[in-house]
Amino acid sequence: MRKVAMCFSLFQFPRCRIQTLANSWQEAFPKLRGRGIYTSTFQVLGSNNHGLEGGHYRRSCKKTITTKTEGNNKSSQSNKTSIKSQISAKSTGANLNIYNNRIIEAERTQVLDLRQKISENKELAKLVTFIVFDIETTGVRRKIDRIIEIAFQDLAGGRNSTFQALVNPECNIGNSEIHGISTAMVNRADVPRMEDLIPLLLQYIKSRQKPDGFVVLIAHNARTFDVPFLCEEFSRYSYKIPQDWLFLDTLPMAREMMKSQGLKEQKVNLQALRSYFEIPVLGSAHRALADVQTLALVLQKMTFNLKLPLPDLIEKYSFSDLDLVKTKKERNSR
DNA sequence: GGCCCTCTTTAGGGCCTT
Repeated sequence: MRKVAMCFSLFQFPRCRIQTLANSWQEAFPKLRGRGIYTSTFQVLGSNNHGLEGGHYRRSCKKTITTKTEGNNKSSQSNKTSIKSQISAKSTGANLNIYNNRIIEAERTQVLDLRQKISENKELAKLVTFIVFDIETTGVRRKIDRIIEIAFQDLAGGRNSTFQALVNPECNIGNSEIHGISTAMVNRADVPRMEDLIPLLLQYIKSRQKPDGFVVLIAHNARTFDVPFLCEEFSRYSYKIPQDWLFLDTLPMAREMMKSQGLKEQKVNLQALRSYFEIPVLGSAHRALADVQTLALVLQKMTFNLKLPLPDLIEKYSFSDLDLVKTKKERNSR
């Protein structure tokens, strides 16, 4: 019997739903079932009310130039409907671009509104789920290289607050010396591919989310590495980053903290920060879950040093995937 | 690749992620 090289766990759900989710997972991934991947140590401790809905997030822009609104934001939906009505059915390539740009702008405005609302109403920060994450990859070129390991940790803690999985990149790994993950470890039928994993990842994050709340995903160098990599993988398999996700980069936080303490020359990579805060080594460096656990502790120290309450943290350092798109466009137009 | 800093902005080097 093959074992899935993945640990996926959810919590806070009645045991009666356990079997339901396990069954749904098997139904959702017939390819995996055919390859014997769903069996054995795959650990599902519960479910929630959302079910396995990876397909719910699939973006169909390529075929229908429409996007799906997440949650119950009626204003965003009406914005898009309004925009849609302005576009002729005889759309040319040019106005298709205009349409897509307007969709992106409408979604981006919604994200800005979200951050502004939190800034104005500090109580909304209570609805945030903070999740630290990290990826290991076959290299640093997001268009070419692939994710081979991913880990998440909900900072609220509690039972089963982590998600960790190896990913089958379906290619050879040339940088095993960095993270210790070899081709033989992941390039095998019983390790899920990113395409298989995204629905589980979405389900895990949804399970940690508060009702009507949103998520802030935190990583070190998130803006230029982890988030673009994640977005690239989502896009590769026609998935959309949910609109109730924000991202937070701890790298500029670390630079600002060091600067404020007169240590401008101090290195701010994760291992240097671990040493600076005298955090003990947690597992193997450059393995996703170990780095996540380290960053969680570093973040705690940094927010204390910077005297940053959560709403200010979000307002100052968070961004959305759409911000990255706009930044790139602005840069290209210069 | 993007951000930050400086010997700067008409640029270049170093850092950060794997």
